[in-house]
Amino acid sequence: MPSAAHPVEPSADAGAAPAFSPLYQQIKALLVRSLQGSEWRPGEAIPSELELAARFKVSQGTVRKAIDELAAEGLLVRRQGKGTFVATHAEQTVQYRFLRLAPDEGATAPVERRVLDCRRLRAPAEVARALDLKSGEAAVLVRRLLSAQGRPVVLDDIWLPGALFKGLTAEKLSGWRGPMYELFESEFGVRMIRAEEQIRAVAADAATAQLLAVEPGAPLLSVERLSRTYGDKPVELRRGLYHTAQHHYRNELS
Amino acid sequence: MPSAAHPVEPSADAGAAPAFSPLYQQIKALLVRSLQGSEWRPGEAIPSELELAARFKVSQGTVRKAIDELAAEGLLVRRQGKGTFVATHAEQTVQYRFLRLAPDEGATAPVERRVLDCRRLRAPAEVARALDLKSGEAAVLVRRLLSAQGRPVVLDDIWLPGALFKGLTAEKLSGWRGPMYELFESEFGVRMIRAEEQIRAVAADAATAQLLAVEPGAPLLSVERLSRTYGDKPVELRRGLYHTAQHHYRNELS
DNA sequence: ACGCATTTGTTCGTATGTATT
DNA sequence: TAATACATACGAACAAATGCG
Repeated sequence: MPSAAHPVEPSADAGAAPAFSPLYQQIKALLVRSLQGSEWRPGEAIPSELELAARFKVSQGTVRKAIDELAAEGLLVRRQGKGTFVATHAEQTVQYRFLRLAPDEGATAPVERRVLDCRRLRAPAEVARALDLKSGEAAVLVRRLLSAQGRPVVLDDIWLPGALFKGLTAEKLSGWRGPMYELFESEFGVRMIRAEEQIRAVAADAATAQLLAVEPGAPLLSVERLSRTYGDKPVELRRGLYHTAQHHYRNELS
Repeated sequence: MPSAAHPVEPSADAGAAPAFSPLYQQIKALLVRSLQGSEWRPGEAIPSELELAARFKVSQGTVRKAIDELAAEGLLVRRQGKGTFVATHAEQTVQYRFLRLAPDEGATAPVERRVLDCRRLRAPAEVARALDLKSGEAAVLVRRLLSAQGRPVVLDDIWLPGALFKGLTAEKLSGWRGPMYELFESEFGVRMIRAEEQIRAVAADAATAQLLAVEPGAPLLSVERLSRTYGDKPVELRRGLYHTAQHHYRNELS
């Protein structure tokens, strides 16, 4: 068995990865493919390392390294003794994976959600550009309000590609218990795996002020999020306005 | 050679790690110790994997895993063919490791810095609490202004433990080219390795407004940072006020 | 300009430990 | 208790990048 450390020949199962990348990177790309193609769904276990090693004809260690990176990127979750699972926005234990807002004091109380609006319309230019839509293509706009202890804290405007979210209605959103991204996973097969945020301080306009129960002109945190799914494809543009009197956005640097 | 996977006996070089942790975790703790004790300084190379393996009497792979984690945490930097180096706030090439502010358009132009104040005084209660100081202990307060394209953007109030920063003066700060954290490393042996930030939107008070050249009451981003060194010891409390009209705070979620 | 030694990076194989069911 | 799956640890070999003579 001499050809251990050579790149695999682009023969049978040639993947999307450039042929001259390390084996484990190629395996990683193949795994992402299977995730993308819903071979394994969020929350499910993927095959064991040994099974995958057999399937791809590589050693367990190589599969391990591929999985290690996917786990580090948050696509997979390892659980000793149980298996390796596809990451999901469900459970995710403590809280919403992407929500970085925390109360200044006390534990993160559960938030109440109210859907203010949910409509289909043509994507404005800026939204179309961000979501890689053709100009004039359909988009869904969701507007919602998050409250903690009865006080409004977050006003979200959420833009989604219309083609991916056929049948998304205010009723469906309101009826859903649990994170919205969980609904997107289970109902529309869209999985948010990564996002970039741009944060600014802005002054509340009159309409916003009323919704968030603050004075017009009050400082608000503006959080613009572009969420991506597999292959870095953008699938959500979100603009949140956070009232940060009793809450803050937390971040860790390293 | 039967005793491969057993925890090392707490004999010769017993470390800080609990005796029942994986070998590579123990090695990791020993490496952190050496970093903490300045056996290797920022920017320097640590011994090669084989040397370390010999020193600790473990396999290269075990050292590798320890180094892998330290690299993932940002304490070390690996460079193929050259060695593994102690992370530093110097070079760090592109930009300041911890500064997340980016211009809305264009590349990150270099910022001009102006030190407004640098004085020693007793730490206020809140600062003392955050920095683990006894109440009334000495602290250094630095106030500075960052500008981009001639326009002020960031006003920083920086609190440091007086005991660690003896001899820090406005002159020393002003004379320094390069990141402030680089000065802290080289001059005071204090290395910031991790930080937590709490972000809010606030209204500019009169004094701040003048310094940042905005209207009083204008919305500003308030960024409170607690920086830590080895062993999670807090060594800096910083409060920055960012003018986010032409800039934003960027963040990545995953 | 070439080649060699060094150092990290990749890959395999094997055995054993530990958590879960 | 046994089987399964991930976690740890060892050893060995070759690849790729770097720096030096």
